[in-house]
Amino acid sequence: MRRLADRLGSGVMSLYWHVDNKEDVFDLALDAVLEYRGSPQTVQSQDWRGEVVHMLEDWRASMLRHPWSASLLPRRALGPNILSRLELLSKTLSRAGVADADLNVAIWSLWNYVMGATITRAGFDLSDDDRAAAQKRLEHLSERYPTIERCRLLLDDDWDGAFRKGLGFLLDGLSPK
Amino acid sequence: MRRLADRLGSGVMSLYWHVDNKEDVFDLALDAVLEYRGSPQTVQSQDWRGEVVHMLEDWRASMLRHPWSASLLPRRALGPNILSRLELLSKTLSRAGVADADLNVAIWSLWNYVMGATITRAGFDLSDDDRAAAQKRLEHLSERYPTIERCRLLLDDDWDGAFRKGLGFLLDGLSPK
DNA sequence: ACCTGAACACCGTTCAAGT
DNA sequence: ACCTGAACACCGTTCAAGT
Repeated sequence: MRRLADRLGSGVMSLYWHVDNKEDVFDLALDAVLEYRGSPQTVQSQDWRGEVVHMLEDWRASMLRHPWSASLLPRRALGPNILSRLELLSKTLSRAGVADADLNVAIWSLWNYVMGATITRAGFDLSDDDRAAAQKRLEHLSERYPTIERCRLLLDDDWDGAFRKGLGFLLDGLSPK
Repeated sequence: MRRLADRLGSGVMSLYWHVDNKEDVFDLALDAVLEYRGSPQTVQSQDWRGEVVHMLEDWRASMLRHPWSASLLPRRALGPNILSRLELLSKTLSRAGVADADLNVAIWSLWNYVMGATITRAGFDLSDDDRAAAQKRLEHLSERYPTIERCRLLLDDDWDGAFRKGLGFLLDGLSPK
């Protein structure tokens, strides 16, 4: 709060006229990051899968543009921008043929996937030093975690590719039969 | 730190002999929650899917037993217990026939799903008051978010069922063809 | 309607010192 | 090897007051 007031060139307590408390600021900041500037009323495309992938990649990218936003996720803030994104996602899936009975599960699954991926990616944005340290620690542990070591799980840094590929698998599972 | 020292009946600064700083305490606490007491060297079961589901449900349940632990997730802490769980998961998937080239993506996908679900579930542990407020706000917004409203996305509280069902879909997608 | 400074209760951590 | 209190720099927020 004090830092924020400084940045705005106002007194600290002036903030409290516009905002309830620190939590409130966080909620507003998180939702602000998630404003969606996608094609709003896109033509009735046949490619629902492509649309979903695009929406969710944008979701993740928006948050990674402000890595602090990932640390704000463990709160139940459902601002208007988050709700809009959920609504758009619901509508797309529904139009794609997902039954209403499966819709909630589908939405939450995709949400979980995106949130987990974003938090993980933001947390593992290692400096080179950290990376070197991780590498060393891993070598030392290769006999205890052989499978992880063999696949170089912790050294694989194609985050974007992994996100896209995993999302593809999830959509495979969710696709209406 | 001050609170923790009080609880332990020691001086505040005594903690700093055993621990570097507050972050260190958080890392240790998170990993402590994740100690795995599963069947360690289970018989070579044929049911790899059941094994994975069991492991991941236990992962989520362990964290939900201490809801504060979910808020510690946005950090890159890979303690020995987390690594053990990842190793066990890798081994199971590998034995199930997932190719090495797909293994990392599979692991991270499941990780993302579990982490997202846990954080979300912990954050939405609403009191009845909150729930009532959410309901009211939602009614008010039903014309702006019709699809969400229709499926009662925010009122559905079968979290455990949704977790299991969504995990099933993800595993469908990940299953080796 | 909007802003403010003083004050309060609370942090994590450094340091220099104890046993 | 292990513990300690005093002190520092920093928080978020209440309150009573200003314009």
